[in-house]
Amino acid sequence: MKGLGELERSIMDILWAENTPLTAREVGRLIEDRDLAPTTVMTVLDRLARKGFLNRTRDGRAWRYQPAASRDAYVAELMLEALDLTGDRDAALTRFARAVSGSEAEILLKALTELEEE
Amino acid sequence: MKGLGELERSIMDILWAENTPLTAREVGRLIEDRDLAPTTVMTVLDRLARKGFLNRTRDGRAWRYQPAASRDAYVAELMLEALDLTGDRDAALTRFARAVSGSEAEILLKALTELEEE
DNA sequence: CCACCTCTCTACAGGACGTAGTACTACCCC
DNA sequence: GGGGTAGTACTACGTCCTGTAGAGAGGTGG
Repeated sequence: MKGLGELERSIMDILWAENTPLTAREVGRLIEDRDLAPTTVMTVLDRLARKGFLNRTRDGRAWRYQPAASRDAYVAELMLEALDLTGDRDAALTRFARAVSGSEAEILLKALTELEEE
Repeated sequence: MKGLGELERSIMDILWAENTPLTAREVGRLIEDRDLAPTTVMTVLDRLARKGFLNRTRDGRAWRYQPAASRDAYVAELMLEALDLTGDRDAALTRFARAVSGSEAEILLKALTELEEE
């Protein structure tokens, strides 16, 4: 899957935050801090769509972009991918479990026990 | 932290597999599949050390390289890093918990409950 | 002294990413 | 209907990372 660049991530963040598909112009307006040319935003949106991170649909002449997956799904996938790098998944998972902070450990625990109950 | 390239990862894999520090020459001998120049191996080892993935100590004129952290620690860190990308850690964790397969869920669960008991 | 090992330094090509210009088309307002 | 505007597609360029490796320097063993 591969990670995203910084600008790519900023743009994904914007699209993940909005829950409605945006046009390049709208995205550009939401990135105020950086003074980017409109074409820059379009190029990045295009690349993101090409990489499968975004879906786009026509809206008149413009495209509307929308994340192909939720940010959580993306993050979870990244985590699984990291996990795949190890030869010993169990050891890595154990290590991970020890590394998450207390409150997060509880979240995990809760999700896992709910899983079992189903 | 950032991910590793393919050759970098192969070399880390070799060093993670051995539990003794190796010289560039030794690493080179262990990568048989690719026909790499010795300097290539040295360059990559050097970069890995510079990035903090390897520690090196002198052995006569040669350096001996050894992983700075275990593979599990590396993987766990990558997972935490992925987790940091989200705004909603809980949602991502829940999602992750649901995504791991059954036996792995148990490993996680075990590690987490052991944590609580301590 | 010579061959050789190992090191350090430097280099270069290819790909990803940030950034943007150009050229073309469709549309709206006056 | 003509010009500004918005939007698209295509192309481009610099930079950084990575894979790959050569050149040169300085010991080391025979």
